[in-house]
Amino acid sequence: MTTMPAPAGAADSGMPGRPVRFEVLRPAPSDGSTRARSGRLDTPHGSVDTPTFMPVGTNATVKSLDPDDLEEIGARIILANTYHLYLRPGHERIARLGGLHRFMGWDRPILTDSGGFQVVSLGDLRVIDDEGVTFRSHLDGSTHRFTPEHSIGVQEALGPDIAVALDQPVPPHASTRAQVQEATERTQRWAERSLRTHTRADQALFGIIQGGLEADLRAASTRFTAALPFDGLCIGGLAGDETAAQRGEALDVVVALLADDPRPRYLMGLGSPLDMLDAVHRGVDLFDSVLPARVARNGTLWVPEGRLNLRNARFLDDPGPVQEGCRCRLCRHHSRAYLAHLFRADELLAYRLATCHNLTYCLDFMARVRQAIAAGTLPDLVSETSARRVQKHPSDAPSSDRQAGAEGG
RNA sequence: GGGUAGGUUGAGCAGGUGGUGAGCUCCGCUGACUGUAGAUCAGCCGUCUUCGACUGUGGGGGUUCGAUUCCCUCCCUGCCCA
Repeated sequence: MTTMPAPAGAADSGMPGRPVRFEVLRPAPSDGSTRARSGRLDTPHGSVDTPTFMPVGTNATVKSLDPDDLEEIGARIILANTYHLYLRPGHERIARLGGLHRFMGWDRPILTDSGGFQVVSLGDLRVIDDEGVTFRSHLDGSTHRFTPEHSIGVQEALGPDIAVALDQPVPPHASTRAQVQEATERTQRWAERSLRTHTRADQALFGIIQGGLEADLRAASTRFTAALPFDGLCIGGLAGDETAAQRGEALDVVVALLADDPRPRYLMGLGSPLDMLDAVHRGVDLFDSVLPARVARNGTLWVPEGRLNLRNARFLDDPGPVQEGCRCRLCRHHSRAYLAHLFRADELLAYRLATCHNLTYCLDFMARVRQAIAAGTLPDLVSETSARRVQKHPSDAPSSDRQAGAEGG
């Protein structure tokens, strides 16, 4: 809450001269009822209230939306991808064209992912060693080399407010402990190299904590990364195929060690509202995910009661809005029947309207989370929504920690 | 009226010139998706008692051990001629 006076004990990342400052406006309460906190991230392109969610615009666009749409849904910071923009249109071209903000027409904060996630997502198209990663381009098969230094160089050319050090994520259930350890330690060495390389004064640099689901490796990675002069700390390697319980344990290991650390904590890749609520409760400040936008394009709309698949026949005659009372342009102007028609007709407007709705849902949900933190009622919100989830999906209870759903907004 | 090409599961097709037609693409139905190789992908899509079985190649009849195929007849559609 930007209008709130900072209570006693408010912390500031406080590194003078740093381009991005994070101020904790409402620290986690000392009674231990929650580790949730709220704050404000100040960047060269404006400030962001936290906790918040960053829509993902991999190719310098949040798919199907333009900057006016983003402004309308309430996005305050978005994510773009170093690897994709390096391949196309090229970071040097973007630099010549005035940098990423001007290039895409977005004046607010931008964070770029380092390309580390592509180490995982591009699977068999890559070879990794201590020096860096060799990728085969998913566009034309050409070979490219990404080192920590190169990733920093590309991000300095792109010019986001926040750059991220190259890392090696590990998918927990596809990796042995030895593989997790190797990737985690490599990520740590790369973190140091990234910091040594980074020079751009108007750009922050975040480092990434790995460690998979191994508590000791997670802890070691947290200690190591937190000891480095990063402007913020990312928590990587989660939001994958782990259960909510496993993710919660890993988060608790990390946040316990960061309890007195004034820097923002960013859980990479998480985007389901209930997942985010749980993570906020455990002390996370920032999130990003393709999930709300992707599922929207595929016909799934999030509403407080759960999720609606607008491709289902039952919506063809439904004159009501997707969500009663929702402020998004879809719900203000159009019926479920209309959106169902647009999806069936493969009309482009379907993707835009559905994406507007799900991102509005996410961002409004996070605004509500911030209000609950300010009011000291976040633990109530957590128990209320988790109770409702179990009640609504009794048969799913054993696996409900995997089924994120969208209830609770 | 004559000629000709056809009639295959909602649509469009493939195949099949005497030896077990449920194969494809749409459409349709359902599900999945978490630092975007994703406006994508997966399953289903004749009936039933669904790990199997049955029915089904315009209708009827004939020949045959056996017919989608050969014969007769009727119906329907496109095109050409009158």
